[in-house]
Amino acid sequence: MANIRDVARIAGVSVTTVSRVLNEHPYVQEDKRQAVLEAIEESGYVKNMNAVNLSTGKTGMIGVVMPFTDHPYFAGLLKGLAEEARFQRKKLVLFQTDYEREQEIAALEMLKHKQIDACIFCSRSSEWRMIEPYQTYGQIVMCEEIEEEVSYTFINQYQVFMNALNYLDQKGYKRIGYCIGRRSGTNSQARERAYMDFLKSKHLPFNEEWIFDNSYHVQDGERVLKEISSLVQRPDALLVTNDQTAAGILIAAEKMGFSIPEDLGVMGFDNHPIAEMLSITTIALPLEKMGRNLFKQSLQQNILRKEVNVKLIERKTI
Amino acid sequence: MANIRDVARIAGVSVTTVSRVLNEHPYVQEDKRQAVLEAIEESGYVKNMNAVNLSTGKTGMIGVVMPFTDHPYFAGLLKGLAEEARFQRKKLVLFQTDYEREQEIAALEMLKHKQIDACIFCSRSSEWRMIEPYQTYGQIVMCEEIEEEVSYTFINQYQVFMNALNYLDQKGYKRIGYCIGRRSGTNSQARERAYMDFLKSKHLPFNEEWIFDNSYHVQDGERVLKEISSLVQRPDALLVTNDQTAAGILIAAEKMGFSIPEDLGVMGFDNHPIAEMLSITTIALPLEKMGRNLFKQSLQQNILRKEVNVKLIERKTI
DNA sequence: TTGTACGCGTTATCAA
DNA sequence: TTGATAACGCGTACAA
Repeated sequence: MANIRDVARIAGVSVTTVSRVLNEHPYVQEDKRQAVLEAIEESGYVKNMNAVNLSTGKTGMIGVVMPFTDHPYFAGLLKGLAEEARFQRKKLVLFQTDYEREQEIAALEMLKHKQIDACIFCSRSSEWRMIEPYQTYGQIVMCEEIEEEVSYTFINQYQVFMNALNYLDQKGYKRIGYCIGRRSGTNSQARERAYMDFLKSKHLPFNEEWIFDNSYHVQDGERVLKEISSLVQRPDALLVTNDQTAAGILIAAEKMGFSIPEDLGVMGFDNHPIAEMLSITTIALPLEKMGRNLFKQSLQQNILRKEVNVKLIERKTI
Repeated sequence: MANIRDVARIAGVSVTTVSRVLNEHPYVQEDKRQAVLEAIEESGYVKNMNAVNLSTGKTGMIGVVMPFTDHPYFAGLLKGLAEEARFQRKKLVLFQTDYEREQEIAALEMLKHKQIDACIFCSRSSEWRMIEPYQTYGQIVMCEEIEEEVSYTFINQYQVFMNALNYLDQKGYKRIGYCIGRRSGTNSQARERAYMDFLKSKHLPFNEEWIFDNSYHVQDGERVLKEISSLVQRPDALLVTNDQTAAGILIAAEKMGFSIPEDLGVMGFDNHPIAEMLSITTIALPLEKMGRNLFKQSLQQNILRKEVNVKLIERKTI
């Protein structure tokens, strides 16, 4: 397979000149340029990007870490990330981790080994102290509000959750619970703090049975509603941190004879199309915009923080 | 940043010996081995994979091309692909194409430039003649039955569709239509052929209005049902090539006062959890298994073809 | 405007 | 069992 030297020989010029033509640098005479182009054609020359990467110390690839891709929240982020990557002529290396630390570290190791130029964490299991040492190898970007020297794009989960709780309170709900993906994680904990503070401010009792974790998909909504129906003391409203689960609750409610919002108020998150179909009151998150911003941050040298805003969309489940 | 030569110098051995230790090759005395390990520790040496890639001509990264990831069909494939990639200690580079040829070519160009070792097409817009020339640069694997010299994993779409049509016929449906993602594409065309052949064998008329393309998501189901309700001559059953759209049809039917299966029989595809929740009769596709197999094929030198089987799951929408 | 020569960091070959 | 050295292929000072 022909390399740059072969091309240079055929064209009767130096490798520098070939390199100049290849990279559209100035200072190449038109006739030589043509000769190089012909030599490339003739030899079937193909650039070996590994050599370029070795020489330049960069690969043009950005790592993206997320637990799943088959969930609207992450799919939305990914869409924005992919759009911006394309715009910037960069490539994405996807690390679908299922929240396994080992996989997250694998991404960071690729950063260390110069296989990716930067790494974007859309969510994580690893503690920050595991991630932090890798910052010397390249830009690391987070999708959460975190008190560390790192770039991130975030939603003020505490405030959003608090606002949502107050909205439910204002609508007259007295026994509010919530569904969440996992209890751990910065975002989840901010929500839990908001929930606790809300309860305290309203002098309401905390009821562990009204928190439903592992809620990601439609089928989880069914599970949640079954659990609720078996409760002596039931919540009268639920903050559901994704529309899929909210939709599942509505579908299950139909089957189980619950009426929404009379028996149970439901507020979703994401504003996924299914929320519109089922008229679910929800909080719209600008996921694609976040994805694009995360990507931009991964290309910046300096540390930047960006908050994005959400929007309450009132429909019929509250 | 320390390189292999620095390590060699510190340890007082040659680079070859360091390389041996690094790659766990035999023929290294334990004391030298220890010296190397210490030198690595001391110098903070990190392997530069770009140099390895240049030297070996491989990167251990496999490209995956798919139009979207936020669709259960592709998410299912991706899950299997990611599992096997992990098992084989390879990395996935994701190309989310939105069915744009330009993006598909970008993946192939990375193959050409040795940035990925192989490329897996889960679906495509590009014609085969655009893809074929890239086979010289690495293994290309398709997820469709195609009459070319290439490895693929496939579902016999013609047969599956035909069986489904006959099942509907046997259940007494007389005016069968179908929903599909796009009309083009090998898989879609095989289905269309089956549909045409079925109509012919039953001496049924073809009705263009009973084919609904652009059906991917729940909201498409609502659109389809609205279109149907505006039809003078309505289908009495629909083969819906993904459960999302089927679910959308059911949800819309509820709102619009259609009764399923009485007014409209619905058969989904995929056996996604939502199909179980809504009791949708569907055809289960072994997506993860397909994904794993696609990945395995991408690592094989020789051309292999693998058919996978589907399973009809009878529930309540037929 | 062009060319020489070296650096990038590793693996592989072959002789010792 | 070890080491010297040649690839691998490109970018780029620096010299001309």
